[in-house]
Amino acid sequence: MAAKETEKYAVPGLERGLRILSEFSRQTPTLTAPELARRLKVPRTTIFRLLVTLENLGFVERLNNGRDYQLGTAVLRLGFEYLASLSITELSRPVLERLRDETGYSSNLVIRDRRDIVYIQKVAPASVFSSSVHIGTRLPAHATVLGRVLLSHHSFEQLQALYPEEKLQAHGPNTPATTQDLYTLLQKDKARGYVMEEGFFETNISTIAAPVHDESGVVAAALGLTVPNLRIPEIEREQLIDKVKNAARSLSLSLNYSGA
Amino acid sequence: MAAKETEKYAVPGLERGLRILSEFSRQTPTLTAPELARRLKVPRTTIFRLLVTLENLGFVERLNNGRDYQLGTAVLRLGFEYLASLSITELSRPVLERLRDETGYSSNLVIRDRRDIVYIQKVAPASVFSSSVHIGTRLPAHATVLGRVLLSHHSFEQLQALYPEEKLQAHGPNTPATTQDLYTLLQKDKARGYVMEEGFFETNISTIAAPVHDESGVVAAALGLTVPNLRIPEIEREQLIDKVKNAARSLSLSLNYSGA
DNA sequence: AAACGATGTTTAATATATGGAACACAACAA
DNA sequence: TTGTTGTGTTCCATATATTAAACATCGTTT
Repeated sequence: MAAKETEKYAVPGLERGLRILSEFSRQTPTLTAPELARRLKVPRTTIFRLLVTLENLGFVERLNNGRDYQLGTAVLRLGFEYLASLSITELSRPVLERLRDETGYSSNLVIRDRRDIVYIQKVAPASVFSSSVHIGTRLPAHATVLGRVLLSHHSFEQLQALYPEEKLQAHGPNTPATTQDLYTLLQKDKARGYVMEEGFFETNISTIAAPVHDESGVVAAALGLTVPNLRIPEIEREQLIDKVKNAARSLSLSLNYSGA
Repeated sequence: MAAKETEKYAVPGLERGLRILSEFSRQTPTLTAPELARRLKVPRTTIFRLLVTLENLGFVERLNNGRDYQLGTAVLRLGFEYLASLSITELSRPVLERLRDETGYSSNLVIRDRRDIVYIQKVAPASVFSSSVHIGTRLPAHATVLGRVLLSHHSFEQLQALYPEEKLQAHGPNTPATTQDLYTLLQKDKARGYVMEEGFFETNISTIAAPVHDESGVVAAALGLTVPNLRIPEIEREQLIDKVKNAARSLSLSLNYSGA
């Protein structure tokens, strides 16, 4: 079975160490050694040794009391190096800046990581309100406009592999209920070539998004415009959609997408 | 020796795996297995196994040719979202705590608001004396060590815009008298990369401070160490300066400063 | 084409990382 | 006080991760 194949060359120390790092989150910014041992079901002693190693490398830091651990800055360095290694991150900036300047709205670029969308670039207008979205923010793909763009070219089989469960996690009244429903939605999205929803994920936030294709034709990212209104004024709508589609196309071209 | 102590509880698999991840950078976004073996001086076979593990977990991805590896989206899963959402105030705390623990002195972070410096973070050693400085405290930038750090990258024109008057307000005998004098001082401070003064603003208080740069390279804050003595013991001096500079550098890195 | 070195992958002997057991020391309760 | 529970740290037998060796492919060079 695949599981055994996967285990074949595994390095348990590495795997567990990375799982420790993944346990930290906004909800649990600090963790103790025994807590980690319980969560990961790994012996106390081993956790201790893993933490010593992680601390020496700067991936975790001990708080002053010596008991609580929190993430170290080495994690940030890795993350930023990853973002920098994606050429799309840099290439998108001028495109997003132009879109923002032309529309006056926040423009974002997101990629998909499993079932999440991850913001990798964001340019906001100089406004009073700072949104809760930063680079690195994650949101569920199936329940967001940007996620639908990223999933729109998936086959039903691919989608099922990603969402094997019966009922999809609901986020608001408009979330598709099942994988089948999601697929139906995505087919329309794909045919349309862009996605627009008013108050889809959060009410009071409307989004227009379009896919960015890379050299191989794959959907590499989704480019979106965030409009902080419940509805987009009728007059602007067509124009905004065009601008978003053009921005996405322009970015695709700089990624050597040959067009469809 | 410390080296052996450090190795005592090491988990080689984890250490090497994280080293692999850390080898990727803006300059070298892709690496091959043999290249990594050479760099880390680890046997080919071991690198192979580590890479298989990292790939299974999504921390590295093979490029289409199957030879080159690059960082994978999973690195953003290591709590990056959480860390990236923190402001400089929060990010500075562990850095300042460590500096305090290593030196036994008060460590502060200040930003500039026009002609004032403002304390935004402060960690003090458990001592009897509580200093008069709190978070929120304002002091004149031109007359303080921390202020000089914050102003050190200003051009003469910018400085003049901030201090248009003939004579600067004096605070003690060492305050620069004119904007020109201040600028001369700042040029030296900038070249040196840190500022140390003994009894500069208040007698009996000596300060060492270094600049914190943000992503765009701008001096975003000044990180300082407050020594409650008229003079800093000769023996400690070099060491303290290094520690302050390292703390400032570490915080700069957390802010995605790419280094100069 | 043949010979070579560099690399991807597998196997197996052995060096060593692992985790159970033990100790030290808290904090807290009775 | 004394006992108890949870924790930080150390030690050591052994299960297992590591790596040398071998094999399989590749791309180059002659």
